[in-house]
Amino acid sequence: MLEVKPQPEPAVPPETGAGLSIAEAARRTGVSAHTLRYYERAGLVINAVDRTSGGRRRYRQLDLDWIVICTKLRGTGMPIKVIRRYAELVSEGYGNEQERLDLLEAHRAEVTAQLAELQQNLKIIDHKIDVYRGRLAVGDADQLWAPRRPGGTR
Amino acid sequence: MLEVKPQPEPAVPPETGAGLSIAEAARRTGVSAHTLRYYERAGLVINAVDRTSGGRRRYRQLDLDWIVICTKLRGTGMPIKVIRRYAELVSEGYGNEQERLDLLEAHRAEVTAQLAELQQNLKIIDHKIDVYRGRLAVGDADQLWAPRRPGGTR
DNA sequence: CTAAGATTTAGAGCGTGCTCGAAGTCAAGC
DNA sequence: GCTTGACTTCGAGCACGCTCTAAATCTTAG
Repeated sequence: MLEVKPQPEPAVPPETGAGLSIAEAARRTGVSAHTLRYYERAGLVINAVDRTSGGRRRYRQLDLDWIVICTKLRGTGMPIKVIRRYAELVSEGYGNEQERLDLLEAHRAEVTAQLAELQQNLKIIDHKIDVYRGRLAVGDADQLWAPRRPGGTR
Repeated sequence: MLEVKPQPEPAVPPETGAGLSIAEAARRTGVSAHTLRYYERAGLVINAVDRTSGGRRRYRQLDLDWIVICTKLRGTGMPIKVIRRYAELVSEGYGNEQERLDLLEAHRAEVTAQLAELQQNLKIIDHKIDVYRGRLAVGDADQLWAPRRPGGTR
């Protein structure tokens, strides 16, 4: 992920002006204009963004909010297809709340698993870092216990 | 990640037998045989795995250990290329500990950032889950505050 | 010795998620 | 009206990390 920070701005007043250009929406959501269009094509954006008479997109605050939600889901590893499914559920309206909840809870479980794994792996990396720090501090006195091939601690 | 759990087994005694077949190594590391070969080709495995006279790979415990380290690095998002760089440093032997440490610390920073982001996004997901739970419990009384288009809470 | 199954190589193929490009359209300032 | 630059569509291209294939070779059980 390229981590372009969304630029916080005063919220777009509902029904004021005609909404934001795609460039502005990109700036505010941290998602490139290319990707905004891609998300739309991919079916992540259910409630069609308004258009000017000439066909240019005009984003409202609700559109931005939804896109930001999508980035959070993506940022936790939810695949595009699943986000699309969620978007479909949302756009279908009332009556499928249970299914939306199931979807989110399933995802939540994956995220917590991901977190746990990440934390565990981090521990191992930290341990390796400690080893290198110690070795550098001590001046390389502990190379002996990896006798097989050159290289020392792996 | 397909999360195939590595199968813990008594460590391969050093220099006993001739080492493990690739299938067995795959089972123990949780990495497919295909991927084990790919990792080798990609330069992640520096100390060449032993071969039988006929050319089959024979894995020793140290080989397995290294591969498992690679999976931990992968599991925290380190790209193949960076792991290869690390592997090169390790195989070069003594004298570049500082560089190895730098590499690991840079990665550590990325992992902690990743963790923080993941935790924050998880909070948002949890909040959404709470909303749906509440709504389901209450029987959909709170649809009103999303007046724009059908769909209610997004 | 033979048959069956595991392993080898190098290269091709694939799924995902963007990212870019081309050719045309629109909008705003002058 | 003209120019400039942002925006449009939609298909192609790309980076990554596997994953699979084919044809040959090795190993092992019987």
